[in-house]
Amino acid sequence: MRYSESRKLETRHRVLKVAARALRKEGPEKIGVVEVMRAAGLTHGGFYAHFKSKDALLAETVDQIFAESAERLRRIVDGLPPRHALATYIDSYVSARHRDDASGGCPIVALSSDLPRQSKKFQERFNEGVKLLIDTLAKWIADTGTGNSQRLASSVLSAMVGAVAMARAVTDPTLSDELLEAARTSIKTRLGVNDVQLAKARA
Amino acid sequence: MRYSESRKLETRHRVLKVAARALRKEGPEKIGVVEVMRAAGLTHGGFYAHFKSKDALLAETVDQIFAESAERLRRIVDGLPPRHALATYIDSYVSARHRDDASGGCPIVALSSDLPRQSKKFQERFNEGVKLLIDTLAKWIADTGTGNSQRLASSVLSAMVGAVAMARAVTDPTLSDELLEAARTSIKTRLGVNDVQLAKARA
DNA sequence: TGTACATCAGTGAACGCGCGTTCACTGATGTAC
DNA sequence: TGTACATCAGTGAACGCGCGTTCACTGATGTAC
Repeated sequence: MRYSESRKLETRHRVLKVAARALRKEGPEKIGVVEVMRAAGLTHGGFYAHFKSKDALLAETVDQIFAESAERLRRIVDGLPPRHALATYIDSYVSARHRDDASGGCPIVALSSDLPRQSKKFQERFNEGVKLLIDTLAKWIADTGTGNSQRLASSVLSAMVGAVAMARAVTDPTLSDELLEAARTSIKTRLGVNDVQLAKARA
Repeated sequence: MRYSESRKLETRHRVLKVAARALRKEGPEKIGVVEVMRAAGLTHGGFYAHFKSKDALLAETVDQIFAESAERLRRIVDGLPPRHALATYIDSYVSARHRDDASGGCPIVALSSDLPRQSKKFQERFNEGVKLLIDTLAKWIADTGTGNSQRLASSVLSAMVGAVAMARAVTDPTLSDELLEAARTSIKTRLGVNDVQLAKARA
């Protein structure tokens, strides 16, 4: 059954969107071609009309995830001045909601442990995504007038990543909440945005 | 071939030590029974004389890793006063050496992404290990006279974990070093131990 | 406008490999006498 | 002290399942005339 021109691209995009969630939820080893294709409403045989291999899919999925994350970030802070943007982003990142939504969350938290074991392509695209995110944060930080914004952005982001990663890893709910709360406060204090009146998150 | 009484325990311990490295290096999905047994100088069939299943091995390996880490921590800071202990631990943790030695490093960094997908036993033991580590840090912090040491310990540890995790995940070496350096400085500053004259790490 | 043919996204059975697990067997050591 | 027997850690072949990949086939749509 041959379909219209654009249909192949739509299908491909649908597969990538499904894969983006599955990759964060199940990790690069457990995510399966059969399962992803079924979730996209197809059978597994057709997979190879779109991707050279599972590894190729994974590498492209990394781009997809970072693109989705960047888009979400844009939506959340849209129109806010730098200090509000920072505070809002930190609050939405270091949150119980983010902790509980791995499949829709930040790829750095979901995939960092797996990275050293992935293909070069996968790692490179991941690296690009991370750099872009750091740059975005650094720009906001620079706009608030704090010195050495790149360094600050790096260490702030890594603290955010660590907090959500640990909050997910720990089974004790009290400890998990405490981890988030402590990290959120300390990061915002460090950036001098702990006093910012929050705009409602628009995620 | 039946061997002496203690030999079984020795073998079991050898397997656990091998598994402890392999688990951190390869992750819970890629680590293999055949490979671990071979590295311990045995054939795979004998595995089930020691462990009920691969999952059972993984759960016990978590304990093994946290025990090794705790032992190493003790060795590193042995005899140092609290502020020196803190500074030394942070320096050895948030370091290029730790980043480059996943198989001998902190299990939180190596395994956090995989945790939500592991067995209950695995998660519980992991949780215990994390708690113990936070308590140790909290004790040192309390001894330096800083308030709310539990909270501070949580957020400091999560920042350390995030820094090493990201430094490992990123392919760009400059960015990786920068991440470590920025995190290390900021964490030590926050704890007021950035000025501490370092004892030589004895790891 | 209508007809014949070509294309190729998608189907579903089958293949092959890796890996966790099982099992019959071995033989060194411990125990009973 | 010496002999016969029992034990069971460890061996290695085999099994079975899941999963990535292949492949012959289908049939809706695009193109040529």
